[in-house]
Formats: sequence, C-alpha cells, structure tokens
Amino acid sequence: MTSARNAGRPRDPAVREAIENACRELIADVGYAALTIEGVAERAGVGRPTIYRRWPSKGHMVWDVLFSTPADATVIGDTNDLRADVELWIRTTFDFFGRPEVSRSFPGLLAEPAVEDGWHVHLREPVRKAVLARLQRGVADGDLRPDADLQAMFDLVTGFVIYRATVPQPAGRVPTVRAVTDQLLRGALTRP
Amino acid sequence: MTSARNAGRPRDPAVREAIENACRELIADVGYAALTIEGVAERAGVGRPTIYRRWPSKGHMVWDVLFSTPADATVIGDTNDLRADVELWIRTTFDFFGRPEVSRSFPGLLAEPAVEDGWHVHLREPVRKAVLARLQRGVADGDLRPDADLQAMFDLVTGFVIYRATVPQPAGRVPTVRAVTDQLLRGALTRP
DNA sequence: AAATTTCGTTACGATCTGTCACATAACCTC
DNA sequence: GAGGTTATGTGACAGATCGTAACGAAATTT
Repeated sequence: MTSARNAGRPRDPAVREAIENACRELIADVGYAALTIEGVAERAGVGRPTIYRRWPSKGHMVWDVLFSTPADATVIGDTNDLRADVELWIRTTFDFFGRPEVSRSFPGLLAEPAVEDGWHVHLREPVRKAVLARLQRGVADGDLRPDADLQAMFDLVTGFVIYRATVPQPAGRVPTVRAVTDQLLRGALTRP
Repeated sequence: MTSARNAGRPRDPAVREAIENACRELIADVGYAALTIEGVAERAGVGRPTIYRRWPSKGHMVWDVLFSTPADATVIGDTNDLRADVELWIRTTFDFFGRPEVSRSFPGLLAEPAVEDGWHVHLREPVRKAVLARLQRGVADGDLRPDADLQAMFDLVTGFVIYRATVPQPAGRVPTVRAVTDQLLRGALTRP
C-alpha cells in the first residue's frame, strides 16, 4: 500500500531546478503578465508537457516556486523590546516583498482565484497571528494603549509594504523602516 | 489648418458609450486579467477594429475608461480641523478604490508600462501634493510633531487603502476609516 | 459632387494555450 | 535479469485571442 508511489522513473530534480530558475529569471525580466509557460519551458530546456505534469497553470507554478515555503521570510520578534520587534517585522516583510521576483509577480498572482487561498492560508494568516499576538502582549505589558486598533496597525503596515514594493514608485524619498515604525507607534500628533 | 480635423464621418458617441459600459461591466464581472478586447467588442455590439481605432491596447482602453478623469475622486479637506480633513482624505480614497471596476483592474493595470506614468502624473502626484501640503500646514499650526514623517504617513494610508481594496480579503473585521485615522494620528504607544 | 473618415464584416498570420500520442529512458518489484 | 510503471522530449493538434488589413456602406465636410 505504501509502496504504490515508488514505481516508475522518478522525476529528475535537475529538471525541477531548471524550471524554477527559468521561472524566477523570467519573472524578474519580463514580469508576471508577460510570462508564458512556453517561455519558461524554452529557457529551462524542457518540454511544455513536463511543466504541465507538475502544475496545472501558470499561477500554480509561480505560486509554488516563489511563495510555497517562505513562511519564515516574514517574522516578528518576541523579545521584551516592542519597538525592536515591530521594526524587525516591518523590515523582513519589506525585504521579502522587495525581491524582484516577488514584487513583479504578487499582484498578477492574486488575480488568479486558484492561488488566492494559498496566500491567505500560508502567508497572511500565520504572519497576522504572530503579529497580533505580539501586539496584544504589548497591550498587556502596558506598552500599547488598550484602545489601539491592532488589526488596523497590521493592515497599515502590510499595505504600506506591498504598496511600496509592488506599485512602481516615481523617483523620490523612500521612507525608512525606522520612520515607518516611529510613525506607526508614536503617531503624529503633538498632544495626544 | 484648424479645420484639418473636421473632415469625414464623425465618431458615433453611442459607440464610445457602449464600449465604456461593456468595459466597466466586464471588469466588474471577470476581472482585468480575463478581460479581452474581443469580449468587450462583442458585448458592446461593435467590431474589434472600432476599439483599436480608439486605443492601441487593453491597458490604454481600461485606463482611459476608468482613471482618465477622476482627479476629484480623492480629496483632502482644508479646514482648520486636521483630524476631519485627514479622515475625509482616507474615506474618499477608500471609496474610490473600493469601486469594483477600480479594485479589480488597478493591479493588472499597473503591470502595463504604458499606463504607469498616467497613474503617477494624473492620480498619485496631485493627491500627494495636496495631502502633504495639508499635513505641512498641520505642522505649522502646531497640530503635528515637526519630526513626523509626512511621506511615510501618505504611503501608509495609500498602501492601506489599495491593499484592503485590491487584495482579496478573507472574512474578518475591517478596520473603520475612523480607526485608521486614529491610529495614524495618535499612534499606539501609551507613553510617547 | 468629391473627398474624407467611421463602422461592421471578414479574413489573415502569429502566439500561446492545454492536451495527446509516441518513442525512449530510468527506476522498482519480482 | 524481466516486466511493469512512470518521466522525459518531441511533435502535433484544435482553440482562443491578438493586432492588422481590406472591403463596402454610411455620414459629414468642403
């Protein structure tokens, strides 16, 4: 019963790797919309059926190659220094979405209903849970106001990062992670 | 010289209107990626060449139909109530990007280099200028801290709005505009 | 009346899709 | 080894959509 999967010629790991590399390179080059299965196959030196044997669509392929197991790419610290923990979270998120393959494929990828769930389940929710837990501890520790809207904080930062990374930005000053952290925690009013 | 444009059969305004309606409806229905020129032509009861006579690509068409002249869709107040002005800005921005045709086409649209400039020049910059001017006045009036990063505030809000509107959200609590405004202005720390 | 432009239709080559059949290669079980 | 099983590359296929071109008919200006 358990040996039912062992028969036959195994998949060549080199083929998988060649496809992944071609996929990454092409996305960084031409972007997600212009990416074609045919182009990936050609660049990887592989037949198209070989790709379709692994993934049913462009969306599945790109998702699997880029986003399937980067759960640790975005983390929030859990020390006693709230400010440092938050800054770490913002920085790692920013770094992750700043990678060209990620930033150039994320919007197009979310347009595919097939991968929508994957994003929520495997990326957004784990991070969100960890962040909200840390912020709730911040409230318990007396660092954060009890009436602070923690979900709004999460959405503000997530939105900011995705916006700066995926929406092409005109030349201009980029807010530092430090400044964003400050803004998020301290607000802007003189007299709160 | 000036009459060089008057010869020939004029374009039928009804045709233009039929195309625009078909375009809006189809985007709201199937999204930007699945939108085809052919589909728009068919739904509008129009030949494909008639569309290509007006716009060179899908991106140009959608941009022109949806984003060409909504400059007043996003505004910031200029009263003496900073908090109300900011909240109005966030609310109108949220409403604009919340329209289904807009939210379902914005990400895909930005993937097209052809319209990237239009977004910056005709939408982002005017709003950004107005917002930063109002915030700078807030500093001058003593409402905002002089060391607040106004650009970060703009990016946080813009990112938040685009994120909530264009990235499909799982069921869950949506932060209110009021909460976001509070968070932005007051921060979250107990002791600043 | 003549010139000009629009519009709908039809057609065309091109690209990419997703699938299939085939021959060959690699691996497992017996 | 022998036989069964699965992967791989190649080639082919119908289908969708693209962007363009040609045509005749309609509308408007000069």
